[in-house]
Amino acid sequence: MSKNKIARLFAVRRIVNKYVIASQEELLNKLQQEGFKATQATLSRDIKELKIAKVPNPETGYQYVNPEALENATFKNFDPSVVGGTGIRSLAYSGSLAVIKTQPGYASVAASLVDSNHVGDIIGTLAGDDTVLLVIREGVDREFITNRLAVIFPDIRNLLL
Amino acid sequence: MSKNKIARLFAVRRIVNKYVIASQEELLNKLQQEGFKATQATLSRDIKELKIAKVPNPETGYQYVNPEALENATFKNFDPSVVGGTGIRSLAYSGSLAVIKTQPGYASVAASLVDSNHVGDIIGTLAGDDTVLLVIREGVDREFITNRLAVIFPDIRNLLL
DNA sequence: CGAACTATTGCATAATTTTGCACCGTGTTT
DNA sequence: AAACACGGTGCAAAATTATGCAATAGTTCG
Repeated sequence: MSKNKIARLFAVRRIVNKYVIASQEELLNKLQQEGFKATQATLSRDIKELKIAKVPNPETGYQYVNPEALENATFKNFDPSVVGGTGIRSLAYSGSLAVIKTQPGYASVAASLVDSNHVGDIIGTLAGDDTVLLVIREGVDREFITNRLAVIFPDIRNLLL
Repeated sequence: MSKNKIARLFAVRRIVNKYVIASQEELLNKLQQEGFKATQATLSRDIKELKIAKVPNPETGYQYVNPEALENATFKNFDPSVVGGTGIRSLAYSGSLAVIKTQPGYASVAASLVDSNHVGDIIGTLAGDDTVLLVIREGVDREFITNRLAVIFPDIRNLLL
């Protein structure tokens, strides 16, 4: 396997994880911005090799996602407004971390909700009993993260510390 | 929603569950065998509505899968050449933190592996269910950390996001 | 080194999927 | 009853994705 290909495959995974990519053309653009040289045909093969799936996404039409993201996915159409309160008490940022405080016992629920929503720029979550730690990709705007979280927890903006 | 459509949507889900469907044409055939009357265009819309994903499948090329099926069997065991057998799924950095995602339940195993290897520049680890947070000493090079982790998880470099 | 293989990729094209538009059927309002 | 609103669908075209083939780069073996 050529060095070039290996590097490109990594980049594809990273980009798919970080951005909402709706088409191979779009992925191609991102790759070219990073200096990679390839064609859509090659990406089609890369995607097949990496087992990256194309899934419908209500907001953007479609989205490519890495296989390990799918394994955890609960694609159940979860509507928090139906469930009532989400147990969230506050949201605060520090550096590239966000901390969500919840009602006691609700942290893991909140964390898995975040996980299953595939926010690419949240690279990991850790839940205690009443606290969820979110690790955010460097350089990502907090406002953007808040917006994404607001999709999951509609009232979270009111709880921003 | 017309009665027809409802029945068809259920049938689509059932068929996708039961057979390995590689294209919408194929799905259309199955539906027609059951007496449904539709066109491929309609199926494209149904698939979008049902959030059925198109994923690469080593045997048949591609396969449509129901969203909740993704949680369970189908993808649990994907190509080890892409992923590897340590339960590790990805590694990402942000600031002085590293996040390792694992198969569900593997996080504490991974964390104790890291702990027992005494990487001095990893000043602490925290494990959830499928996420390990590594706190890294300030100023330490990520490449160095990755190298040390690669001793424990040989293929982790392939999983760097 | 050179021949023989193998892997990778672009190009062109085929195959597949998505979508704009028009139309139809059903239910609702005036 | 006529006019209207709306979801659902087919048709055809656009958009996107997959792939056969040939050229090139990289590897292995004698």
